Amino acid sequence: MGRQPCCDKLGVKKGPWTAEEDRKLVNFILTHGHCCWRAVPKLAGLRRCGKSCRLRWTNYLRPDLKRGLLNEAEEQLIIELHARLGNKWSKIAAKLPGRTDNEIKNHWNTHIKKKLTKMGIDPVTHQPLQKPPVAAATSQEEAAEPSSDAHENDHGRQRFYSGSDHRQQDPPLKDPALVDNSSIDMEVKSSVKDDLATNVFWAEGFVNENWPPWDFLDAVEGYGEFGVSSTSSENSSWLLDYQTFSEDIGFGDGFMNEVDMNVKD
DNA sequence: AAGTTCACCAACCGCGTTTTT
DNA sequence: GAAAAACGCGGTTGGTGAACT
Repeated sequence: MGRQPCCDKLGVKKGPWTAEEDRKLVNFILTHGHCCWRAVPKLAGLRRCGKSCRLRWTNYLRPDLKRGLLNEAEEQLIIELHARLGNKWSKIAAKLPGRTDNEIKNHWNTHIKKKLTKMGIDPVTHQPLQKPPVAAATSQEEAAEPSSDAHENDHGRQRFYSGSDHRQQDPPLKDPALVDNSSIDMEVKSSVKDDLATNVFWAEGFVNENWPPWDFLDAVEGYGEFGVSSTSSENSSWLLDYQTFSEDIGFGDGFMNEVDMNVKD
């Protein structure tokens, strides 16, 4: 005998999530955690399959998510990691606190790919693009070698690749999954720092005796290093997002006032 | 102003892996 | 150990708003 089915396919809702569904899912997970996703929709009173709930939570409702556009440092890190890991979006996302694999994948496909192509870099191989007509006549071995023309693009490349080509020239990494972030991380972390206030939002605004249901602060690697951000308007821009968000999912004004107090303190 | 195309992103689908019975 | 379902990941699609003609 195998497992029980996670949900009967009949009567399972699809398509965009409503604010009411979001509220139910958030309330349920805040109270109970997600022991197993198959049970979540039933217990939360949702007509969704567990898979859909998991996706909605991880990609949109999770408390440690950053919201808003990826900044330049994050973009650069994604490019570096993609050069090493390929389309391993979940592994790349693991190196970018608060970002989801889906978000990174979307950003890659809609922005970074084009950017690299425009710069004459193949977004798949991270090598300079070949010149089609003349280069096509050359052998594959030659094509694999960067041409002198291609090197003309290197000044642009170096901006993204820190001056070396990890795929072709560098010795294999000790552990590809454990990219040394020491240099690039500092910049990313500084940008992430302000968004850590979102954690405070959850940890202090949402917290109750059942929260956190799992040790999510530990799960968000390195977040504990940072304090609450300052009170500058720039740094509190996240608050506006969350204000809208909290209204969308029906948490109301009082809740956000409390968060605001926590940030200002 | 209306129609069309483009860009973005949330959500779905399918498949390989892991877990449970 | 085998079978079956859950889980997690990566690819793809479809809806929506913006930009363009």
